[in-house]
Amino acid sequence: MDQALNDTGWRGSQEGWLEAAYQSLLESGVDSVKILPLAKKLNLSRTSFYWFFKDREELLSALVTRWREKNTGNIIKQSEAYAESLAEAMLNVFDCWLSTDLFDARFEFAVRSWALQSDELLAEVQQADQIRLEALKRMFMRFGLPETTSDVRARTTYLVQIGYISMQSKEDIAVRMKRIPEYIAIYTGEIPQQRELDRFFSRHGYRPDEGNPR
Amino acid sequence: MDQALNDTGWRGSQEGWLEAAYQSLLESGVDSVKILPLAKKLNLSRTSFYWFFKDREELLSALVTRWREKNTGNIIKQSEAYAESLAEAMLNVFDCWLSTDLFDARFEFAVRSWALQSDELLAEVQQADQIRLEALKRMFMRFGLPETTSDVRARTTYLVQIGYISMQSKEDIAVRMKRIPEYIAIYTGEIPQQRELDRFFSRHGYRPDEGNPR
DNA sequence: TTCAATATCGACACAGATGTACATTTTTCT
DNA sequence: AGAAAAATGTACATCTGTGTCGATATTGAA
Repeated sequence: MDQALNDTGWRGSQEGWLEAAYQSLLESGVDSVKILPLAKKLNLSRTSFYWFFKDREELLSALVTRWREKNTGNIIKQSEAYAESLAEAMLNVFDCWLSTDLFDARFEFAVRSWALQSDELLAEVQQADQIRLEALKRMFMRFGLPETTSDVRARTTYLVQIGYISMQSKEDIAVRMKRIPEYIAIYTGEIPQQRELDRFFSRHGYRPDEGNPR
Repeated sequence: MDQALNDTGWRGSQEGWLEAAYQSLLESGVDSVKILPLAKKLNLSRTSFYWFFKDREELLSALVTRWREKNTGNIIKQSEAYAESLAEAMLNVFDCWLSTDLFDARFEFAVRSWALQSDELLAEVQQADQIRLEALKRMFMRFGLPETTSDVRARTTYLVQIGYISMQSKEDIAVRMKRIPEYIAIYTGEIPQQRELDRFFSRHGYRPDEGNPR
């Protein structure tokens, strides 16, 4: 039986092991990220792993780095994006919750669960939380809300999302989209303009009412 | 060296092993719940575990039962408690978030993390979520809010809390108390009465301004 | 006090995971 | 084609965990 080769001409690679580790982490948590099972999945000998990584620790570190680089940054970017109203600004942040490219929710949850057994990682996660919360708070303040209000609203926005992730629910995009205007109203105290919603829906390929695409 | 004896006159017991398992689950997640380490902690021979439990599986099931019995029920009870206003009703629910007797947040998080590696448990957790969300939704509807609004507000209330748990933050009660009125305002759209807040603070042994007790 | 139920312990067999040493194969470059 | 580099594989030593068996100790009650 032939092996799927990558562009280097070899079967394994640092990226290959890391990707397999990532999949396993998302599906079953850190403790499932073991070299032996990964080797089986990759159809490689267990020990050839050590050509790419010093040991299991190094693989896990690489996973954390991947998480940090992907999920930290986009929330900040979206919270700082141009918007004419607070509601529109909020919709920019919501892009993160609906696009895997901007924010990987399953990865986020797996990392948070992992943090339960590693104080070092817990500290990192908490630092990320703080940075993200501060960015959201600044967004509210930019639109003139007082500090305490901004703080609590930032928390609400962020925590609802973290909570949602933690429910691991697999809802239809349409179901989630229907709730968006209400969420915006609660978080911002403003009713979003129809054109703002339309712009939002359109960038996520969603058309209200119709039988939806993909 | 003598052993701490329980009331049966023996060193070990079903409860003893379960309690140790519970502690370990909370501190480091399911994968830390192993018989050998627990035995060490209890200063007992590993094998005497099997006198109380058939195997590790049975111990884990007992943990799930404990979780189900503790954390499911009180949210419903609090959401149905008597209240003159929606804000007061919300404060009743908030009792859960502040009292370990009503809702064990660390336990909740540990179980949710565990659900990542067990589809069976995931189904249970999701069922619990649904039941809790429905109870909260009924509460909003009791005060006359329309269905969709009630649904989204119930979600906001619940998800913020799940999100908070998931942050594993260890904040001072005083810090959390300061945010309460704002949260109530966001969730309910009503400003809570001072006397409602006072009643709430008092039942949690908190006095605003003063250097606080315990 | 003696007996049975309850609990504890040590020895054994086994499974799965880690990491090292070294031999072997495959690819790439000259 | 030949040599070096890159990747893979086999064998071994070790560690941590599970569960069973049978011997032993402890307790409470007859």
